[in-house]
Amino acid sequence: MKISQGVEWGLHCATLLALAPPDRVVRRDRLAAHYGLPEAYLAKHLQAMARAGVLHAVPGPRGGYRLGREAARITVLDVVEAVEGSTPPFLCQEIRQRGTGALPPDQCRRPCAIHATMTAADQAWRASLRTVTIADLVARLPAGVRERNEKIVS
Amino acid sequence: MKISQGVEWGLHCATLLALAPPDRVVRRDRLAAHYGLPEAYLAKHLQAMARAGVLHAVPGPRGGYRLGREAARITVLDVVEAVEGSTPPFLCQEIRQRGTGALPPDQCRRPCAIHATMTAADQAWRASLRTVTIADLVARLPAGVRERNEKIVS
DNA sequence: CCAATCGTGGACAACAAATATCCGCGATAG
DNA sequence: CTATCGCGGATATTTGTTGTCCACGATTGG
Ligand code: SF4
Ligand code: SF4
Repeated sequence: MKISQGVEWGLHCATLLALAPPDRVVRRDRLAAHYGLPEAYLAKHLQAMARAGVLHAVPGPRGGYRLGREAARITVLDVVEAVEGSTPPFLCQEIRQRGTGALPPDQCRRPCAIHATMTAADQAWRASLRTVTIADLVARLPAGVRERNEKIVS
Repeated sequence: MKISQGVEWGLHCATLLALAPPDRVVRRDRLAAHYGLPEAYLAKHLQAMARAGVLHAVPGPRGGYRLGREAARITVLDVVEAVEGSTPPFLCQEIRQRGTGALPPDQCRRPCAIHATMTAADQAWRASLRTVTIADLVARLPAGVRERNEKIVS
C-alpha cells in the first residue's frame, strides 16, 4: 500500500497557490521550479486537480493556475482524491465464490464482515483527511516560510 | 493507492483457521483449494503471517497452519501489517528542501502540517482496523457458512 | 489578423512493485 | 530411512507508477 507522490506535490502546490492574491495565476514552470519537480509530470497532477475543481487553469499568455475556490473550502481529501482517484483501496475479489469452498451467489448478496471492516477503516481515513483544509495548512506554515512563498507567487 | 490482495487472502484464511479445533493444523493446499488461490503465492503470505506471530506453522508430515494465538487476540490490523508490511503509506520526499524555493534544513526539523495530516489519517485508519478481531469476523459469519467451513478444517 | 505563450491530453518509454512460479532445503512423522 | 510438508531464495510475468514528448486549442498582445 503506497500513496502516490503526486499527492504531496498537489498539496504543496495548493498551499503555495493559497498565498497568491485573488485572481492571480501562477505559471506551471514557476511551481515546478520552486519545488524542483519535473514540470511535464507535475502537469498531469495539476490537470487532474483542475478537472476536479480544486484548481482553476487559465490558458494562453499570462495563463497559469489558481485555486478553484477559497482555500477554506478545499479539504486535503479533495486534493488526495483529485490526484489519486477515488477508487477504494480495498478491491474485493469475491474469493468466497471461488474454489472448492465456493458459496452460491445468493449467499453473497451483502458484503461480508471483512469487506465491511476494510470499508469502515477507509472511511475513517477519509474522514480524517476531510477535517483539514488548505487554509489550515497555510495557517500552520512558519511565518518565515509564509512570507518567502508569498513573494514567489505575487 | 491500493491494498494488496494478499490482505484479503490472509483474512479469509485466518477466519477459516479460527473455526478449527484447538491444536488442529490445516494444510496449505487445503486452504488454497478452498478459495481457489495459487498455492505457491498464498504460501508467501502465510509465511509472512507466521513470521509476525499471527499464524503458527508446523512442518513435517501432518503439518500445516493454525492460529498463532486465540482469535480474539488477533486484530485485523495484525493481519494487514503482517501481509503488507508496516511501512507508512505516505512517504515524504522533503520537496520543501528542493528547487528554487528550498528551505534550509534547520527550518525542517519538525514534520510540516502536510505530513502531520497524512500521518493522523493513517493512524485513524489503523485504529479502525484495530477494533476488529478475527473472533469478531467469525461471529459475523452466516451460520450456514460457519458450519460448512467448520467441516472443512476439522 | 498574426505570432508567441501556455495549458490540454494522448501516446509512449523507463522504472518499480505486485503477482506468480519453481526448486533445493530442513524438519518431522511413521 | 523415506515420504510429507513448510521455508525461503531466485526468477519470470504482469501491472502500476513515474517521467517524457508532441500536436492541439485557447488566449494575449502587437
Ligand atoms: S466480500 Fe468478503 S467474502 Fe467476498 S471476497 Fe470480499 S472479503 Fe471475501
Ligand atoms: S515533511 Fe511536509 S514539507 Fe517536507 S516534503 Fe513532507 S509534506 Fe513536504
